[in-house]
Amino acid sequence: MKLSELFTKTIKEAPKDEASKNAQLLIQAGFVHKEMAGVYTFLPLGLRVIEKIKDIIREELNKIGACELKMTALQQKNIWEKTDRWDEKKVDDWFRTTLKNGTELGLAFTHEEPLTNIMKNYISSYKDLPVYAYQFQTKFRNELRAKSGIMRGKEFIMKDLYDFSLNKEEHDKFYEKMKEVYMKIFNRIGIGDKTYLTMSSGGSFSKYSFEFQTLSDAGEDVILYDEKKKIAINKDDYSEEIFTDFNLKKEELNFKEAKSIEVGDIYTLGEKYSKALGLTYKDKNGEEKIVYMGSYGIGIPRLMGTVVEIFNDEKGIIWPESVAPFKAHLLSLNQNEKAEELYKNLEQAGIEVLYDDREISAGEKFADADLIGCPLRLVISKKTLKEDSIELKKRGSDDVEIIKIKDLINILDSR
RNA sequence: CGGGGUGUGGCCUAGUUGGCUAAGGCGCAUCGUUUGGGACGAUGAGAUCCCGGGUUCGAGUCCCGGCACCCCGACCA
Repeated sequence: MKLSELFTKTIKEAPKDEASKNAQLLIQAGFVHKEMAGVYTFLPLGLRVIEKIKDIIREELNKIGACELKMTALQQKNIWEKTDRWDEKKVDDWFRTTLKNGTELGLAFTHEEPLTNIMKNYISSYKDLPVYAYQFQTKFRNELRAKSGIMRGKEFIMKDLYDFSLNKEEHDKFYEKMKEVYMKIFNRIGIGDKTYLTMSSGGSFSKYSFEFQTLSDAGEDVILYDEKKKIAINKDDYSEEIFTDFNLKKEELNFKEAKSIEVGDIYTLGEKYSKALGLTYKDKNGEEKIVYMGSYGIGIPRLMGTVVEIFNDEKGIIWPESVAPFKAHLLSLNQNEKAEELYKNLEQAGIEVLYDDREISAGEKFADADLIGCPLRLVISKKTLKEDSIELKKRGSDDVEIIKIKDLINILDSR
């Protein structure tokens, strides 16, 4: 993409109505636009990051046999009444609306009920199970207070996966597998070493559940974690009982306490929704059984915000390559003819490059490249062209390499 | 939802006990100089001072009501 064609611009000063680092940097660099408190538009650069994150998740989920679908945000009241989650006293963060004829609708804050209801059409035999279905969908949550920039919005994209299993055993196996898949995802996104599988209370359906917590001062949670053993407990749920229940020896653990961001969670739902909505199957003996469920969530913008919180410096964002909007940022210092040619060659070679072809000063180009934060910076100038070369610098490092243009594509491919 | 704070061109800010045509920086436009770390000079465009009401000869400034945004807390399938 050429910067001259990108309509967004960077701004020098952080907007005054944002206190969190992630929103400040993302707005300054032109990745997001704030519509209102807790509601953000993803601009072209931001959308690219969102899509990168989604692709990683999609790849890992497809590998374990999950199927992607996309449900609706508009929800009928009657489905939610069946599980007693329509009542505002039970779930107070509904956004509601009405049809012209007065019918009440809700804007989904989660999708257990409608998906369970859909599955009634397709699950009737043990042969139909298990089913693993997921989507990337907008959730609406009427939070009393938005905070933490893009990390806790009133409207946000969530990856939510649901497992429909024969029984608890089959669900448990999948649940364990998902723990690994989630860690794989967080590793690929670059935050794995700071992310802990964290024990917490199970919400309404089971005694315990697990969260994935990423260490960061920007977090809203506090966890106790053992760095070496990679074991963590949410401070809110810390109890003597938890040690017994998980068969842990307290004296063998070396806990530190730190703030953290909940980047994912996995829940056992059991039969709660399937029972309420009548999702059953016939087993081998023709007996009717209730489907056993679990749900697995990752907030995509929150994950993006977490990456920004962790990877930045005084100059801007430092994207891990896996989620960077572009692999390389090409700056032309008054050498647009050569730069254009190089840009085309890089694109043809399948290298994602953001090309700064604007007629502005070198300083501004450098500053923008640092702020936007692509992993590799390529500079082409009179100086480098004298040696048929280009300058290559990694964002976040001070080392500069001079590379022959003819070798560039091979070198970029190998990094 | 409780407490605290803020609201002035696209962005960041100044604006005194109420007083003249609302000021500066960034950004934008034009011209010239500059050209590897947000360059410089000149000229110019751009503002229902959050909204509504009130007090006053006169309101960005004071009073009342509302809205939005930020922070702390509570809340967070």
